[in-house]
Amino acid sequence: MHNIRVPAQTWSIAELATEYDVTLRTIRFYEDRGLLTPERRGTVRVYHPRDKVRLGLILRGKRLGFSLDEIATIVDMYDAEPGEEGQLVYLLDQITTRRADLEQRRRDIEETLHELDEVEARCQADLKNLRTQRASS
Amino acid sequence: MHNIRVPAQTWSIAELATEYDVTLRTIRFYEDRGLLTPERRGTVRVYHPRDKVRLGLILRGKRLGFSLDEIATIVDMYDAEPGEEGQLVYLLDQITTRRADLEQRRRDIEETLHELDEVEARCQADLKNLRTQRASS
DNA sequence: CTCGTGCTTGACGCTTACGTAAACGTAAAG
DNA sequence: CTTTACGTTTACGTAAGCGTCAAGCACGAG
Repeated sequence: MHNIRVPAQTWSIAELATEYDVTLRTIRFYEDRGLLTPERRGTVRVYHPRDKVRLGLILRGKRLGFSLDEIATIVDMYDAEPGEEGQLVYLLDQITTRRADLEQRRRDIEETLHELDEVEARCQADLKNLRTQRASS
Repeated sequence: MHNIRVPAQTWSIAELATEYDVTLRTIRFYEDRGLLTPERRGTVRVYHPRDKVRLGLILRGKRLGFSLDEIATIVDMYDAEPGEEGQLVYLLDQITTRRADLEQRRRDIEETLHELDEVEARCQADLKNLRTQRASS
């Protein structure tokens, strides 16, 4: 194994905010809610790769319309320690629930996309009508 | 054409609430926000098929995590009158925007589902380890 | 007439997810 | 030393999406 030296980069709160296009307030709020736990150097927050990944996951969860509470359970699944059997079984159950939820959403999206296609077709037709009528006047 | 007599059914607010599993308050709230416009017989609300369909669309929008404002623009697209050219062009633009949004969501969902698969696999493996260890003790 | 059932309109309350100051610390640059 | 940039906490404000009374009408059954 090569064991390449990764510099183990860190980020300031402002850097993360810029990169993900959120406000500092938002990032601190997520910390308040226990979703992020950056290192502290004195009073200053220092974000490690783990924190950055978590922020990414949180924001994706938001785009999907999950509440922060739901996001918390999801994100925590990602870096859960192996733990004991009860924990694992619970986790597997959560996964099943989440998956069902997401699949419902996917169906909703498919339906909506199809209906948008129809509405668009109708619009295009109406538009064409308008223009041919105008041309023949 | 057969021109089958459709009874043009109507519903009470409670019937709709039961069918879609929402509260009366919710339905009235949507009306307040201009999302529903039931007929009034005296003071009583009477819901026609159109209203019922709209409620269905609203709730699907909610499942998708859209705000009521966004849902309003979507739902209004469905029964928009042909209208004039400017309107149609605007509508087509809205459709494009909505579609982009939904496709982003779909990608987010796919990613999340895949990652859930991985987390699940890890869990299953951990569980297996635990059990074989226990068996060999 | 009275009761119960279902509907109505306010109006206040609550949670979520932040926005928006206010007031202060720290550290490098001019 | 002062300014500037960047960070901090505390705390009140707000918009969305309802929940939850309160108070009242309408109507059929008993």
